[in-house]
Amino acid sequence: MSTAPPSSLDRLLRVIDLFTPEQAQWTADRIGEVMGVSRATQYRYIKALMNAGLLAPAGESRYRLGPRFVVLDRQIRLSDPLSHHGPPVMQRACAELGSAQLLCTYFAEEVLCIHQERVEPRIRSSMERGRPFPLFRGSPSRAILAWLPESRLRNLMLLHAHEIREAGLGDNWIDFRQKLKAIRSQGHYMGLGEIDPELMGIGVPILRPGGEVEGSLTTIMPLRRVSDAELARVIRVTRAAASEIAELVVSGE
Amino acid sequence: MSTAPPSSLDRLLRVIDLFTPEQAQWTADRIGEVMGVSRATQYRYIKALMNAGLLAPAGESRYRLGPRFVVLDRQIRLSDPLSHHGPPVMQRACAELGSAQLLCTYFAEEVLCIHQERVEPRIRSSMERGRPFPLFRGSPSRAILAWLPESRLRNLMLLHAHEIREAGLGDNWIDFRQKLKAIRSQGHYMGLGEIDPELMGIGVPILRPGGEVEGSLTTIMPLRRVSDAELARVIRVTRAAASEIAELVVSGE
DNA sequence: CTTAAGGTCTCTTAATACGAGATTTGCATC
DNA sequence: GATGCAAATCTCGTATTAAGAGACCTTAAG
Repeated sequence: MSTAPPSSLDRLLRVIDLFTPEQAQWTADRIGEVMGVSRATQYRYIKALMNAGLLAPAGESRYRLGPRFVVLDRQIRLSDPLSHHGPPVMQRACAELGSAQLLCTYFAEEVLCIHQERVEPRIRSSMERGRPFPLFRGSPSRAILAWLPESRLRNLMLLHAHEIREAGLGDNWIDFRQKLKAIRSQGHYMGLGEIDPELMGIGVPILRPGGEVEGSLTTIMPLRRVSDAELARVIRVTRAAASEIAELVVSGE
Repeated sequence: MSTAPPSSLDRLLRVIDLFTPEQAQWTADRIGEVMGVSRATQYRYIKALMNAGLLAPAGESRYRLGPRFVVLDRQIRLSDPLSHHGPPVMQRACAELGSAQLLCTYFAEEVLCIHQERVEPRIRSSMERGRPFPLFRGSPSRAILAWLPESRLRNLMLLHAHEIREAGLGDNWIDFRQKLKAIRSQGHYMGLGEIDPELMGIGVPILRPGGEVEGSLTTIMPLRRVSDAELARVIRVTRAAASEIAELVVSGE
């Protein structure tokens, strides 16, 4: 199975990849250099991306990501059922629990935070909307993983055996499946310090009537001893919120 | 001056335009149909955009905007100096004034809301980050417009004479320039119900040392009679916040 | 005026994006 | 497990066009 050479379309879009938090601005020449295209082409790409609003001039003949990303993130916020129905429910749940919550989705092989409610200063800006999570670590991800259909899981095992192993989710397919099944029969996943060493999370899936995972809802608390009764309460409230969100999503279709 | 025909790069990126709040999901065939390309090509485009994370499957063989927009909006939030330094300053200013504020930029011929502080339920979700504003209406826009360099303004007059007229900003270049000059010498712009009929806004520019506009900061209040003293206070605090943001932005470079 | 750098344009050619249609994949249903 | 269906991918020849080379504007600085 040989990989096809990147087309001009792919190359164009790969320009976007250059823009990272560490390197948020690029000159035209650097773009052309790194992409390995001629001056004429580098400007063709830049112009096309600017027309689409994906790139914007940043002064001093530099370029940065364009306003379209900001606008379309809002559009997604408005039209995506989860982003739309989640926050109000989470707001109530967080008020009841006195803690923070994360709403996440599984989106093209990665788990993404969609909304964070009740920002404590400590957590703020680390787990905001738009932050990607490792697929195999942390309550938000595992609460999704464990409910994915078998076919998807098999693919993941084939492609990411190493990461699955590193994350302690099993050395082989049987093992992996078994571990996820255990989570599934619990109905939730509790992770201790998996992402932030000072935090713990209780994640539950958001399920459609057919059993399909839409995403996960995770309650986050400072890592400490928690009484069984308190834990049970957190789980109960989180589950209730998740199924309320699921209902809203389904009924709003 | 004839316009060049759209290249395949342009066509590819124009697929993104199809996705609007009203029509947030598209089937592959509809995309091909509307774009006027063959089945093979429609899937080529879709695949390229999915690889880049700009499109994602939405179930039932439909597609929607991809996670990349969410991720990159966050990246912009983290790396754009205004988005980064604005919020903390605004938080303090809003606490002092007991009202809401908007932070906006001028970005490729449009004014965009970058951050909203102190969400009152009434305002919420109407003026969030990512919402574009009309260029010639409303305090946020005018507080930017009035400080743009003459060359830019002349271009705007040439391209948007009609909208400028409709917005009451003058029938001709002399008039337009004069009106903006009046705003500029005030140092702020007060708009009454220009965007939302129940709200008023006091907008001030965020200026770099050289006098270049970075954006605007607008304090928003319910539309009502306001005493001169109170108004003066709002203007003072808003201005102070704007120049504090400007300083932070400049010093952080 | 000259120089330099950012950005655009022209032209030719080699590369490749395109369409038509066959083929495979995924997923229900029997 | 076989069957049927639609979604998605692949194959291939050709016409289109994207790419490169280098000239040419444009703006700002010396």
